[in-house]
This record gives sequence, structure tokens and C-alpha cells, in this order.
Amino acid sequence: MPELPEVETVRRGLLPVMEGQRIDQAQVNRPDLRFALPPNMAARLTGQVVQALRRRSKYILADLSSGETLLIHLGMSGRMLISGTQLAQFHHAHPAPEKHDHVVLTMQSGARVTFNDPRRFGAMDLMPTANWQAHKLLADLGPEPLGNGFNEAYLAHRLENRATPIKSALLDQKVVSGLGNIYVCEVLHRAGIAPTRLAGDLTAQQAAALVPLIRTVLSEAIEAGGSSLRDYRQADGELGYFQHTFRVYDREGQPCPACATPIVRLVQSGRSSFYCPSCQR
DNA sequence: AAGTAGTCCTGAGTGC
DNA sequence: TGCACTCAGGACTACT
Repeated sequence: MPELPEVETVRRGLLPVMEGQRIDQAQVNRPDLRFALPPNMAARLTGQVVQALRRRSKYILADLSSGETLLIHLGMSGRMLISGTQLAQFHHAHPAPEKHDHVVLTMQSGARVTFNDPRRFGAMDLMPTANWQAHKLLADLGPEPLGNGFNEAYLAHRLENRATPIKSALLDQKVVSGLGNIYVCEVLHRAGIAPTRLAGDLTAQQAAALVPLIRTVLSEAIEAGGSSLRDYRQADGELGYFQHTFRVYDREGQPCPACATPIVRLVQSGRSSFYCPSCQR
């Protein structure tokens, strides 16, 4: 569900509630999400101060005063809901618990952060902060698309000789980390490249051109507070609005904004791709 | 080794 | 109103 811009938006929403704040109470309502939760998770969170709230790819990382880091992944349907802040209290206190509230953190301030995830593709784990990069879920991730390690030479090299469609290559978190189905579709439209083109068949110029486009699309989406389709919301409950600027995603049959040709949907490795058969070759 | 299905899970939407 | 079916923003595992 949430891709990098949505996760970054959630992180920013959580910052004022969590960073520098103490977790007074941790309620863990089930033993597992996608994976088993770490042993004694509630006890290991209780009393800890969140010293920093970071993001790596689609993961949120909370560094705790204990020397451990809490890893949070939202999967497809995960949400972090904030309640009980000063502003929210003016209207209402905490909402009634909902069906898929799996982890509830109550901060010293009285604010509450609830992890709700119907499909349970999300994950949480604890690891030593000193070795966070070695965590199984993080160790093989490619560079941050908005960071310095992601550049034209790098991407051209990673796409070289690859016999997989460019769509699949950009979804591969080992190549670049943080893109998902929406933003890959949008990037490829802006690049004028069909999702079915083999990665290795791109010219070096085409591969290089993808880098600034990826940066632009992700930055614009963060600026817009992410994209709200079905269940994604920002942590404060606000909707993102980048979905209003989609050029191809979820627009099957609608006119291409560039040339008015109807957008086509096709399935690649089980995921929907949307593209303009005229603009994208 | 690299590339591609199948898989986990719940809920919303659609068509009969 | 109900039922069957498809689809969903992710990504791991197990095949070929």
C-alpha cells in the first residue's frame, strides 16, 4: 500500500507526537503481524524515549533510549492513527478501538498512536540501534531514491543487461528502494517508456533520464501528502492529494493527459501496469 | 543466477 | 440481501 511518499508523510505526522517523547504504555494485541512480533515487545517499549524517528525506504525506524530501534512497516493496508493530542482533544478524546488495532502506544503526553492493519502484511520488529542496517528486512535494500547514492551512473549500471521488464526492475527494492506500483507507473509515463520494455534494452540516456524523474515524482508526492486511494491516510487523518495528479495509475480507458489516447491496463508479474500505448514505447 | 508464480490476509466493489 | 468473484499502494519464498 504505502510507498515512500506515504511512509514519509506518516513519519512527519508522527514526529511531533513521538520524537523526544516517552512511551508510557504499549499494548500489543496479537503475537504476530506478517511475522512474529519480537519477544516481550510491550515491555521493551514501555518507558522508552523515542530519540529519533527516521525513515529508510518504506520503513519507519524509531530509535529508543534503551539502545534498541523499533522497525515499522505498513505493508499494504497499515495505518498509524494519532489521537488524544491537545488539538484533537478539543473535539474528542480517543476514538473507540477498531477491529484491526494491533499495537497501541500511549505517550507520556497522553497522545496515542495506533497501528491498524486489516491485511496484516505489515511488520514490526526490534533490533539493536547500532546494527540497524544489518536487519534482515533492510540489509539488501538499494539506495534511497532521494539520496546521493542514487544517480545516473548507478541506475544505468543496475539496469544493464537485465532481461526483466523495466516495470519489474524499478519495483525491485534492491535496485532502488521506496518505489511501488503507483509511482513506477507514473515515472514510466513521464519517461515515455513502456512498462514492458526490457530494462537492459534502455539506452544509457533513457536510464539516466529516469533518475531525475523518479526524484521529481516522489518529491511532488511528498509535497502533496502522499496519495490517498482506498485506506491510506496521513497520521492525522488528513487525505493526501497526489492521486488527483495521476497521469496513468488507475486510469484505464481514460484519456492520456498528453495525447488523449486511452490508458491501457495490463498485468505484469501479478501487478497492474497502467500506461499510454502511444506516448510510452 | 535471474526471473517469475504463488503466497500471506481482509475488505471493498461488481455482477448476477 | 446474498453470494461468488476480482482486485488492492508489498514483498518473501519457492519454483523454473
